[in-house]
Amino acid sequence: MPERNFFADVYEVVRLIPVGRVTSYGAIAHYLGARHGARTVGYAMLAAHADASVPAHRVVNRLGHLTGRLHFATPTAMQEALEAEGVRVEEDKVVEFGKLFWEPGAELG
DNA sequence: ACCCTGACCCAGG
DNA sequence: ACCTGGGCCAGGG
Repeated sequence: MPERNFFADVYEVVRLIPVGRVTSYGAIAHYLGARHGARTVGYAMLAAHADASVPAHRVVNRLGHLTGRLHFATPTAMQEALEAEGVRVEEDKVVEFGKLFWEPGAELG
């Protein structure tokens, strides 16, 4: 099988985030291995702009802040995508982030 | 093959 | 509460 790079692994994890839930760059980095920094996950998300199969709007920073919103088609697209799934956003921040937070791998079985 | 750039996070002073 | 430094991958010119 093809050799997988870190970006591909990140995309795979992001695709597993349930609708209406969110996770953070750092959580994904930690799940894939402590040797990778959260920043690298940010790089991966930036490069994912072309891949519509990756629900990038479900990835926010450790505080629940919509750090990547300016990289979407419009400045409000990320918030709109989240609200369409029932996730409330106020001041560019996910409301009840702690409750909606999805730990990568924790609910896989 | 070098140089640049870019959605983060933690520890320490 | 503020700032600083260290870790870190992949694509394009």
